[in-house]
Amino acid sequence: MSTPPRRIAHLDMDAFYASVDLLRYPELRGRPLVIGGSSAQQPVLLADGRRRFARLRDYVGRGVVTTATYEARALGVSSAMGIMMAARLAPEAILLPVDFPAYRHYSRLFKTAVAGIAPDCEDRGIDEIYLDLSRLAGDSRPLAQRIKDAVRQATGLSCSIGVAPNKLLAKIASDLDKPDGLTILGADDVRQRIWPLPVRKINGIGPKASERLALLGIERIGQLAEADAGVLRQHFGRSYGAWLLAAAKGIDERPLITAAEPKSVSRETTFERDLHPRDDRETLSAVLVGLCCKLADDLQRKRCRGRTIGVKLRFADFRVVTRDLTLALATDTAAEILRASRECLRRVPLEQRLRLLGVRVSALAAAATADTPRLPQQGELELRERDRQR
DNA sequence: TCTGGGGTCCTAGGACCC
DNA sequence: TCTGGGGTCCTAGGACCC
Repeated sequence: MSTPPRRIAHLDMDAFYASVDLLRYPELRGRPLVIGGSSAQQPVLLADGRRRFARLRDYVGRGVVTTATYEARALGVSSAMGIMMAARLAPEAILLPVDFPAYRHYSRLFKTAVAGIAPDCEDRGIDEIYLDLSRLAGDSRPLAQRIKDAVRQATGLSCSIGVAPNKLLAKIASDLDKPDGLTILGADDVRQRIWPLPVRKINGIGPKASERLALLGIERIGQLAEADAGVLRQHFGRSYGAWLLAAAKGIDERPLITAAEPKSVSRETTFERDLHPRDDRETLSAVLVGLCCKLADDLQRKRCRGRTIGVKLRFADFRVVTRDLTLALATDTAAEILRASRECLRRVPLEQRLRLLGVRVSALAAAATADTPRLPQQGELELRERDRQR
């Protein structure tokens, strides 16, 4: 008996944060709307019952655009863009601050609705999932439509779905017809539908890799698929070079990861103005304590502890430095995280002004088992045994 | 265009072990 | 005195993703 061909769906909520906010403020529908900015203003309720919203042009600060509605995107605004920059493109656009509790609520709603139809699910963050439809009955299109309908029913929100033989193609497919899209892609469609796209559309090719590919004259996925394996290996290393070629050909055997434990927890903050390591020492110290307390809270809530504590600094010129320290025993207390963080900071030469400070805890283990010091690994033991016998 | 915050994975060198 | 061949852990940095 042969295994049936894989049928993987990628579901992506359309302009998720902005769409959730539009449920609460329907009067903003159809207008350019941007979500983001930590110091963005909440809407003000006026005496006549209407609301006054902040405009992009009034924003001052270091925030970036988290989500923009399609109306705002039409004006050139895109996510990760500085809000000050976005304000130049769309000064009259409405600006709302992020509201994570609301997004998490709608995230749970849509994921629960989808699980009722397709339970094999890989979580890819707050607004994205992969689904394995291989073992479900019915053709892909009506099945995907049922999932879209269920999401809308549960949340009032639209999503885009791509169905393909693997995760890589499903991800590209879900983006082909956004918003409210439904795209079915077979292996035969790669040449026609995928190859004309820019390499950047491949999940895993970012700004750096696409820039270096462009230097080799490779801008489209089709060009990458026909590139010389040796040349790619030479420029990108053995592993990434081989992966680039396979990805361009639409080859991807990765399974869905349906259960995963967190590997690290972190907290970081960008200051409203750059801080001087000595002149602003007290402010910095207070920020560090605050980050460690939040981190300890996060760990305790997740019921886990970590052995490796690290700090992250971003200087005024955007240079990033990290230092970390591994403890003998895992911890979840603010005092120990703080002590280790301070030790890490002592190893950083502090000459420039600081833009960001962060603290991370990794090498996590469930709190129940975290008391046990690290034991030699399987391979290590076998190796020692073998050596003793020699 | 003065560029957030939360993550994952990969690479690479040195220490250390057998 | 010089010769090895793994293996893991730790640390630092970087690319990428949502």
